[in-house]
Amino acid sequence: MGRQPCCDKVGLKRGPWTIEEDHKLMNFILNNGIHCWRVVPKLAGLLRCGKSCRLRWINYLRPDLKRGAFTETEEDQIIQLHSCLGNRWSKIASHFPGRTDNEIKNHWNTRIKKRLKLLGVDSVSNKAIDPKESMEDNKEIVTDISTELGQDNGLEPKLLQDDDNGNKGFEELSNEVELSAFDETADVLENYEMFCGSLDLGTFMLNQGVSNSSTISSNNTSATTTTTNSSISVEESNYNPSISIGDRSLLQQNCLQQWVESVDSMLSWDGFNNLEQDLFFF
DNA sequence: AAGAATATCAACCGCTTGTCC
DNA sequence: GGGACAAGCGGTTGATATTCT
Repeated sequence: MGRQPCCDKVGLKRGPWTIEEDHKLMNFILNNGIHCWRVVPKLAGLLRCGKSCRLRWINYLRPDLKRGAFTETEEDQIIQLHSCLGNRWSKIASHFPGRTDNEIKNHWNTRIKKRLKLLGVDSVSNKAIDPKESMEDNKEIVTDISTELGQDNGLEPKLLQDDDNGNKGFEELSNEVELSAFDETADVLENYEMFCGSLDLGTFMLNQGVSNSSTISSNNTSATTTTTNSSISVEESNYNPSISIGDRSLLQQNCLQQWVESVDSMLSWDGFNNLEQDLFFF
């Protein structure tokens, strides 16, 4: 006898979540917490599998989610972390409170990969792409950029090679690249160099933690709500590493409550009631 | 204006890991 | 130790939005 599927898929709904489903899941979790995802949909009255509910909560409904575009700093941090951790998105995401692994993974695959390719760095191996091949691929892009900037500085990508210690580092090409015109590019290269070369990982991780906590603690009381498409989120989280687990839990509960109240005040839940009535009517 | 191509991202799938008995 | 199960994770898909021709 094989392992039972995580859920009985017969009669279960799939695809995009409706606002009504979101509301049901939110209400259930806020009232009951999460003990076992398998029973959540049943108890919440949802025709979804537990896995789907979990994903929806983690990636979309969680009150501490930070929405919006990634900043350049965040992107650079992702690149640095990826060069060290590889595709361990959840580990990477743990350095960005309010960001989900899915979000970071998507951002990596859609934006950062291209950015690295432009720099002549293979996003899989973190090594330099064959310069010829790379230049072939990027010729047009680079030409475009040069044209845009009104200069032709013979841009060539720096190479990334392993050093004697097995660390990855950049090897400068004989033609030193003038990157000053490409501030963003230069930043990334610098970060890569620092991270792949002689970086003390322990210190780096520590710094990440410190910078994260200092950034976030300043937003502890934030109850700002934003809406993007059908999403509703509270900007920044209550996460602060210096707070004890018990206190944090209390804070989270308070935040959650504030969030629900603010969401309730922003959205007309009567709309859902009407929706339910309409559905019942049909 | 319309269709094609491309980009984005939510959601799913299947495998791995951790925990309990 | 090992089987069963839930949760977590990363790769992939597909629907939708946006841009290009």
